[in-house]
Amino acid sequence: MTESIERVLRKTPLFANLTEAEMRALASRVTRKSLKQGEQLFAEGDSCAGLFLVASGKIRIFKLSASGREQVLAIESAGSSFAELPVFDGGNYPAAASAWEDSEILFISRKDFQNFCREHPDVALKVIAVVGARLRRLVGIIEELSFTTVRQRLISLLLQLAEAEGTRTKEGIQLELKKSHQDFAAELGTVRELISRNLSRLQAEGFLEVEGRKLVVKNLAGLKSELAAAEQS
Amino acid sequence: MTESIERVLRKTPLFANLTEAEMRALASRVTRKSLKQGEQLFAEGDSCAGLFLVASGKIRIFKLSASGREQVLAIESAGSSFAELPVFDGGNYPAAASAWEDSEILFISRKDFQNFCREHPDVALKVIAVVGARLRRLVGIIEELSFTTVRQRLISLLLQLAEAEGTRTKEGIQLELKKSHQDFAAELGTVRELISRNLSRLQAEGFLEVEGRKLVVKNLAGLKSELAAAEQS
DNA sequence: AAACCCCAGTGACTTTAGTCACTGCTTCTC
DNA sequence: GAGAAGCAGTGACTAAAGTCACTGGGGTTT
Repeated sequence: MTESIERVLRKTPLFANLTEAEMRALASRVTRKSLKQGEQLFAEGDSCAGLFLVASGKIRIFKLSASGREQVLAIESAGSSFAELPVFDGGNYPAAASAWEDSEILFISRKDFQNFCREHPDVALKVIAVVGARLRRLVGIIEELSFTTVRQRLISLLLQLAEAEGTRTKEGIQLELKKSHQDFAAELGTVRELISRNLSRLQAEGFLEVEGRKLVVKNLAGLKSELAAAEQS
Repeated sequence: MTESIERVLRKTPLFANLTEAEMRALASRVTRKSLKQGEQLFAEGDSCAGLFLVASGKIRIFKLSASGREQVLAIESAGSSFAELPVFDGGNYPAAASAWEDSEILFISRKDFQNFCREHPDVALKVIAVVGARLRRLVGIIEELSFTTVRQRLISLLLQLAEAEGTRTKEGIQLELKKSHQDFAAELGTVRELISRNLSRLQAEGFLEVEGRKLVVKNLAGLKSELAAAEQS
């Protein structure tokens, strides 16, 4: 059990290069927790208890609007940490977190983590790197929300998925949507219906073949050039 | 001259509590630069030369779209630092920076700043705090872009301005817009025309009195309740 | 099998955002 | 003082986003 915790720590950039002894010391302070898909870990505004690491599965960080709409800020998978920030600045969580898949996570209390940082100043530099990456991603989201349409965002999400988990067949790149339209909408900052309609439209235009959650990208190059064309206008 | 540099350093959270000697050492490594309003400091994608501090004036950090639209990410004023991140992670600037007003800035090269951090580990903690605050602001921008309308964002900008620099008269809170509609549009992530129209509409609805760049908020409570009402829907 | 829930699709519509083109007002410059 | 440049206002329009209401298909539950 403890060995497995150490393996997770080693996969996590924040703690990747600690000595065996340090690792063991840290591992003894870590709590383990499992989450079922959809289960909420904390809500926006909750006061910060500590730092989380993802051992397996995926955790979704998101904002919830008063009217019930969601905007995903990040999806952290195994080896990622999250909620580093409130640990340092003492503020509340700026967004909510819930399990995107069944997940296992590790928890380090604020106090323990702060003490650890004090003894290991180079961890602070790692935190900066991690937070920096996060910041760049947020800037990317802002750019997308401000400059692009839902259609473009959907296309670029599909391209990502095709890249990451598509299987090449003779009809095109096949992939399975593992989530509901609702979930994709939250990722792109829009509503269910627009996902549905835009998928239909992309199919009508011959870029895709959609059947339920199975999806075949028939014209990858075409989709890419749709994005490129949009940049001009 | 050098004394003035030290005064700026002391106003900057990153370096606020250094000793006299440390301050002098750092000051000797700092370069000073003036910018006229509108002058560009660096562009998105430029490779990162170092860290900047604002001595006076205001610096605008923004994204530029392919079609020429701008989205402001932050406006940093005296005492703020910016571009800390690329200094650490070695990446390029994720956004562009230009002077929002005539400004004086200080510059510390990447190398000097890194060395300085190595000698003063507590500065790294300060960096985390500063970056954390920035991250929270970005999350706020995402929230606004994703959940609110231009009208709401404009109202909330006006309320901020009224709070910060409005003068109370018997007709309402008077304030002067120091920037063009274009500039406000960039702050809210929209276009010139929508600023113009929304201001007209707010005037027609009796919330404001607009005359050129002079503006009187006649119904502050009304504006506030417009925002609150929007949260419901 | 009936009742229920969740998800997807869609027609019809409203609202918001954005575009284009033009006017007119200042202010600056030569 | 004639032009040029920048800013603001607006009409007319298109397009994108979002809302509402309803249908129907699987599942699961009891």
